[in-house]
Amino acid sequence: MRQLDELDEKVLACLTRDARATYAQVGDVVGLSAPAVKRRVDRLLDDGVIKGFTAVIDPDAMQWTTEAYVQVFCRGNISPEVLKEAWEPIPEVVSAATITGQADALLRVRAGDVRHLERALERIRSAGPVDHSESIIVLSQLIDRGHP
Amino acid sequence: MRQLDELDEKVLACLTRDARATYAQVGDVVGLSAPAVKRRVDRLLDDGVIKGFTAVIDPDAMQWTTEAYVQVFCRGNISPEVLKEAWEPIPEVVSAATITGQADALLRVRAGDVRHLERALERIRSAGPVDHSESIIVLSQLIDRGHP
DNA sequence: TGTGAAACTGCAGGGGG
DNA sequence: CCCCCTGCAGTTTCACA
Repeated sequence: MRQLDELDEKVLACLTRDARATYAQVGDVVGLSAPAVKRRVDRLLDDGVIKGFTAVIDPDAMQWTTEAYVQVFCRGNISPEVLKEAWEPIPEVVSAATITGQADALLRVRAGDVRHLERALERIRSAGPVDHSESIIVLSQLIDRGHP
Repeated sequence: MRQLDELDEKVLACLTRDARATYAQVGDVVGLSAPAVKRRVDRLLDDGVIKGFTAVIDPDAMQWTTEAYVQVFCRGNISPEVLKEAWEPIPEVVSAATITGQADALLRVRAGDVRHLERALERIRSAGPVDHSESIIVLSQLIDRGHP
């Protein structure tokens, strides 16, 4: 993987702050011309440094107000790839990671209500070799940054 | 807060998938003209449904490869606002939420290495009325969506 | 729908390996 | 000596009233 220079960092900072900024605006900040910025962005995209651009949605507006962290305990030794394949198609799964400790994985799940959450949990359990799971309901979301 | 119709949902889905899509591209998918899409996006922006647009960066490229979930146990009864104020200034804190269960809050922390993580944990503990904390290290990040 | 501005491609110049 | 990166001008497309 290529190493990022200082200009790349600045470009990333600009696009993280506003992904819909024009190349000219970015170039104005970092001190480059618009085509030069586009070249770098394209290269960052090709190299996979930038995985994409997305809109930050207010969860309350989507009325996906019920959120939970789910500790998953699996049967046997499972590869991370299998779990990723199993849970990737489930839209309620916001994030998933294998972890240290007693549980095998920790999932963050967002749903419309408790009933919706229950159905999502059922899908999560049936999608992979899950033994059992423990859910922790989120009371209030304090901080939620994309990737600072 | 206004209720979103089906077209709004589609527009949000498009922009979530690619925040740099042109209005014409979005309109092509949802079956609207470009100006119509712009009007909806502007309204969604004004209503706070869309909080902004951001680039999704590969964490490995940023070399923030060490990640942990931290359960925080506090002294006494603490308001969510106090915790938010305490941890908001710490850049290593990606997300924070108050939760059900024995712990009071669950934080997601990203750092450059274990030493960096240790310093971040020290900041987290000293920033608020924290009794003690339990860290769960992430082995591999499987899924990480912004807000689907 | 029209005007202005933005994005995208080819070409020439310059600095570093 | 070669290659990569930058800046400039062409056309085409898009944004905004």
